[in-house]
Amino acid sequence: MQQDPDLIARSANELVGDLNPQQAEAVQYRGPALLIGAGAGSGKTRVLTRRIAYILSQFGAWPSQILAITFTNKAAAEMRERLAALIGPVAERMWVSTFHSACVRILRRDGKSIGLDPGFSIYDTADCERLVKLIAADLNIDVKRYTPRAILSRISDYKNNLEGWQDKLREQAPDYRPGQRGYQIGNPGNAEALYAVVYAEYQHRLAAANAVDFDDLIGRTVELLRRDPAVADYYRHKFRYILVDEYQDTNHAQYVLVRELAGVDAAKGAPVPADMPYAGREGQAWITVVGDSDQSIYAFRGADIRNIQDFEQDFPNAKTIMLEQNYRSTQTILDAANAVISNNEGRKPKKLWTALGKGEPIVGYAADNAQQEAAWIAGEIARLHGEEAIAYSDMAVMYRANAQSRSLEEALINAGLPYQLVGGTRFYERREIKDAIAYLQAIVNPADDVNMRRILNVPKRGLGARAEAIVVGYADMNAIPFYAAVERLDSIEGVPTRTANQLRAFRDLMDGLRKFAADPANRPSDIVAEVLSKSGLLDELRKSEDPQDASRVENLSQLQSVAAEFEQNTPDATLAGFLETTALVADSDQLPGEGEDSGKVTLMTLHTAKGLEYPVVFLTGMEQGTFPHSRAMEDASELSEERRLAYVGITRAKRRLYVTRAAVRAQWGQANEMMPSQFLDEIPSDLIDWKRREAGVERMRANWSNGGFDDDEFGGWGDDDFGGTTYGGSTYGSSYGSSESASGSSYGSGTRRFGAGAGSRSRGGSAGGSRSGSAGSNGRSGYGSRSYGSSGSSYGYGSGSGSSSRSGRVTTRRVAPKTGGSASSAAPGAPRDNGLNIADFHVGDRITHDMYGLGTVVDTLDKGAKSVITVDFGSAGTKRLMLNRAPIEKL
DNA sequence: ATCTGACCCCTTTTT
DNA sequence: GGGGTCAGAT
Repeated sequence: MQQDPDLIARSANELVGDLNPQQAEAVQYRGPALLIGAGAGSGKTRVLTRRIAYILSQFGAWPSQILAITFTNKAAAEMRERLAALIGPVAERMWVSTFHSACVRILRRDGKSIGLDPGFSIYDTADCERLVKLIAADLNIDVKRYTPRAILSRISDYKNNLEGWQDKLREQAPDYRPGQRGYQIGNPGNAEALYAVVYAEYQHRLAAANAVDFDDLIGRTVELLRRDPAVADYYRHKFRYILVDEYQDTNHAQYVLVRELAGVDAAKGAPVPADMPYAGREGQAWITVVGDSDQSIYAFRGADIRNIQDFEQDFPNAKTIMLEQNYRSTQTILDAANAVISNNEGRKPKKLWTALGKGEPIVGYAADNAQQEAAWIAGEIARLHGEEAIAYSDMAVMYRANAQSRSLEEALINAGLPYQLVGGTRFYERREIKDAIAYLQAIVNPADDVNMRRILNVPKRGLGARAEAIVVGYADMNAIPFYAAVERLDSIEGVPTRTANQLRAFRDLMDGLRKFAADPANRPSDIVAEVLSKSGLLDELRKSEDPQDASRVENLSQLQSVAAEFEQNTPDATLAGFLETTALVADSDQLPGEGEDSGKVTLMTLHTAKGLEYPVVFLTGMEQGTFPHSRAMEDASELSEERRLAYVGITRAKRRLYVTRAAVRAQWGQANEMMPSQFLDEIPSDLIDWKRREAGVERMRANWSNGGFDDDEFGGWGDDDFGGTTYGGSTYGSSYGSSESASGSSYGSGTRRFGAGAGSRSRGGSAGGSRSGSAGSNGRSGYGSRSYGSSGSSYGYGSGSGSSSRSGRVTTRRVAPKTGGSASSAAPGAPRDNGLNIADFHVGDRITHDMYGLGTVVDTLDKGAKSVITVDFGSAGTKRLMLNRAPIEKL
């Protein structure tokens, strides 16, 4: 075995000596197909990097023979880093990248044989939507009935399943010729035919623009490998070891891509013996896939969980090794995760375990509304930081949907806590950035009609719809790209002089920019600067009076910095290369890498959180309809995916897990009453320490019977203002559907059970002292959110009792149908006046404050509505608070 | 051609 | 709360 000077050879013992037996076996396994079933926190990245090092040092493979696929650029960068540390600079010569960047690399090099020029554009979702809109307009499609999004999602499905447009067209609309002009499909009853036609036309125009979309990156690479045997041979000989991370999230096209690259089917006639010591130079490449079917959360994007489930049938002589020891979390957290995921049907049973010990209980909190939930979390973060010296960067707040981040952000800002938000509207999706990128794209690829037409009148230069239509007409007639028509504008008939002048100016602008970009002395950041100034983009924003435009100017200057940074890190940096990095960024790529401390609390969606870990994790919005998301609650398989998402969330936590919910959440203007998430119910109740079990609304409601709950916890609610009649009975009872709720013990008892439908197992209650058995069989109907405004489903409050309780802390009332716009302020959102009475407070009383936590009253000052109390919060200091405004509760 | 205001629908999750 | 679209005014 010849030794590579860049390779730090590692002995077998160095690579596996400190691993557990399963990990060691996975690192050393010799065979054509290996599936590593890696539970959350089981050290899979470690195993993967060690295995690569092992293949190099012990199998004698060359670095160039290795292809390692990860899901995000960040994961790839991290793996490269770890490999460099382990085996030296040789790591730089391996392909460690995402599916998408690997495919870009292949297509740039070899795409010619399927008609792709190396300078092709990569369209993001917004570009694709533009293209579909253009097509819909030309074909006279009603975009209300067939939204571009829906059409694109269908096209994406086709592509993920490798169904070509040719086949679709043949089946559904055989008379359509892509590119033909004047075809009016209108709005046929046959949606399939419409999809087929748009799909074909979409592909036709992508090809004409020398562009691909995200799905094409995979699909067209498969096409290339299948159509060009020389190219296929090249890569099959090149890559002898292929490793795929997050295999449970691969879609069919990616699955086929792996098979094609590995030459699994090409090698069929001559099966590889199972006992070969290494892959050798011919035949099937050796495949290692790593994944966890319980963490498959991308089915909505085409991921097919069967890829991992059927691995053993799909690949000859496949071997499976399971990693079940968790090195990340406490046993309490794992017990919760195991309990939740065990409600999914048809999964291979698997139990994570840890040697780390039981740890702290999970902390639960039920807030009245989203603002209060956020404020409580902010307070808890401040407390953990102050009292327990936990770094902000060790804490993360997670939620189901990006829209939930707003109230959390506001609370953190109010509390003066540093945070970073990951995801949401991405930098590269901002309008001004998209505009600038569109210029760059149009410079690199003048055939790119979508981007060229986008910038035609940005900034405004008097070239509106009319001018565009004239050029498009000429381009269509001559079957040339849009910009080619602009270049020939002198031969276009009937162009008004004014328009002609403007078009000429645009052409001169673009020609000038292209010349500038073509000069090798000008680097990407120079080109960005030139585009920003010459195009007038910057000037327009600078002149604007819209305050938002100031930050847009900032963003543009940041784009230039990004380009400069790219040059620093990339030898031979080209503009096309820069555009590629901007096209393929993921949300998680913004996160600081290992060992970097941002010093900030991290906010992100559960999807973005996959693969990450934090000592402290807050899972927020644990409500039916929020999480699981309302759109996913009816369908069993979608609900399973939500549950896997919950599993992912829980297992992100290393030491402490918080689960919080809001009893009322406003979603697009409407205040909705939210039931607790069924996933909360699936966590064994003795694992959760509820700091506040019921929201105010719920206490009031439960209070009518006052049976079985602890007066200390719900102090102040004992006197029964409401009588039993208002809240009793039918609507409430039917939603919880149990005879127990009539007896009053269910709601107040330590364990609450909402019915014993398929997924929800019944456990004996213990925390509250009273037993709650199976609560009947109303199945899922009891779950879900309830809109105040909607008739029929609201709770049985009489209009008279809709005012407030004596203390007035929570005002639950019907919200009038949205009229004057003040509906949401009338909703039980954070009230300005909390209605607390100074007479109820005395020196020595214990209270809690949403931000500062527990405190003792040290002084009271009666000034009527402006009463002030002074509270000692211990480590958080002594504060003077406006009694009726402060977010406090008397204990 | 462009600006304004009144609607409309809507929102999972993302490489 | 928000952005995108459309009609009507300038």
